[in-house]
Amino acid sequence: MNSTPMSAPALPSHATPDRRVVRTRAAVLAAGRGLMTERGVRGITVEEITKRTGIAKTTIYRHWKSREGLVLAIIAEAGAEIPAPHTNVPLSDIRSVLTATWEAMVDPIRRSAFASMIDSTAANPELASLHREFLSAVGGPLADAVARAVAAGQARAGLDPEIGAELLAAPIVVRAFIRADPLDRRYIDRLMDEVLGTRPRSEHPNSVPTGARS
Amino acid sequence: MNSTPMSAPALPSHATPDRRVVRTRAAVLAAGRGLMTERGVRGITVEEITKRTGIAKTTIYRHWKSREGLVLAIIAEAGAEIPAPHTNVPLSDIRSVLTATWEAMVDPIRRSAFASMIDSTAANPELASLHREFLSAVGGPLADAVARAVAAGQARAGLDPEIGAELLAAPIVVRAFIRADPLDRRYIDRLMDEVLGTRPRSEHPNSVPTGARS
DNA sequence: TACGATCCGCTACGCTACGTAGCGTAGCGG
DNA sequence: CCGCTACGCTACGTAGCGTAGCGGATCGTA
Repeated sequence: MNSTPMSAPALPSHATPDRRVVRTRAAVLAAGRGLMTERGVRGITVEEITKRTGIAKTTIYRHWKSREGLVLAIIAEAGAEIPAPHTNVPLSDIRSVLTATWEAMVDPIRRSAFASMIDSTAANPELASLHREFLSAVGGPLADAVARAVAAGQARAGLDPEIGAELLAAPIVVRAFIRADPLDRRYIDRLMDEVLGTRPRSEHPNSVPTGARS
Repeated sequence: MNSTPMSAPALPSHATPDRRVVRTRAAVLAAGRGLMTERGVRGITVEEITKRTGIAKTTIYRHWKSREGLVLAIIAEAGAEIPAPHTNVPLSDIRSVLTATWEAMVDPIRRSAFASMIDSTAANPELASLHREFLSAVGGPLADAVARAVAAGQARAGLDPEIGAELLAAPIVVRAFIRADPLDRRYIDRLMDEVLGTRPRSEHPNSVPTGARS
């Protein structure tokens, strides 16, 4: 419940934060982010970070008690950077979130980052909260856009935004992240039609869009 | 296109396989499987396998050109062991596949194995075929059960088995694998009702079950 | 400005694990 | 029985994690 112990321990919460601490952490995280985009998650190395920042390895271990904690912090920070589109056209907001999600999941680097995040939470339940934060950073804007679509009458009334977001995200996550299928915009459109009820197809109330319908 | 080069190279396909080769590979894979269930994927170590089997490290590297290839082979083999229930009650077959999937995804060891498999295919597209095989080993029986349900009139007519399987699996994968939610049997039931049309809810044609419906 | 607390850099380790080279031997199939 | 192949062994080289201990630098504050 208190601040995530593995990724950012021990700031004496009452006092003014020491400048050196903030500087060091920022530098390490920045270098880590760079390494991640350059070489992927497995390229994030404590020793490489010391080379780039000039910050001693021992100092890094004074801030994160393991490499894994550091990596998680870097990923979480990157996840917080996800854009939350908010135009006055909710449907296109939804579409862009879904598209961005697909693209992220197919991109080897972010794909790998997400996979190792899941892996970390498997072995280390302590990190579950960080994981949840990351997920809601993505799911939140989507649910929000769904809510706006409902309010604007562009989705069927009575649709719970959370559920709608889950229904939209799940098939896409499976296709993009699990199966590594290439981006299929038509699939996204059909999925939106189906879940949001934009085009209610009375013939097949529960029918489901495919990328390649025969 | 030829046999997966990273995991099992160079069997001269025409000749009779050398007994020594079969024996060695089987022993290594068996030890690897044991290590995986005992210590998880990251516990699979070439050196530990040599200790357990007496097979030299160099020999192992003659069969798999990297640790990653070996790990993938072990995981793929484990995935092929998934049971495909086939009773005369298709709906309960479906339910047991979905339940088993959820349980597998929540179990730290298999969860981690699956995550690292996805991670491997991110960096190494060469392994995509192995990955696909693994997925169809799970998705196949599910689609089969859906098809039998349709044929038996226990699911709405016209439902494409492949699509039905995807619709059933996706939300469960998201809840179990991505979000690490604990097993929720009621959610599975409601999802089945919804997708298979067991209880067609005319009021909300596209409505979706929740674990916690208010 | 002075001072105590804290943070930081440095050197030097130990440890695990991957992956390779080279050589001699044992077991295989024909 | 013979040639070929697989195997075991020793010995390396490399990378990367994580720790110990010390002295110096820097911060916030009196």
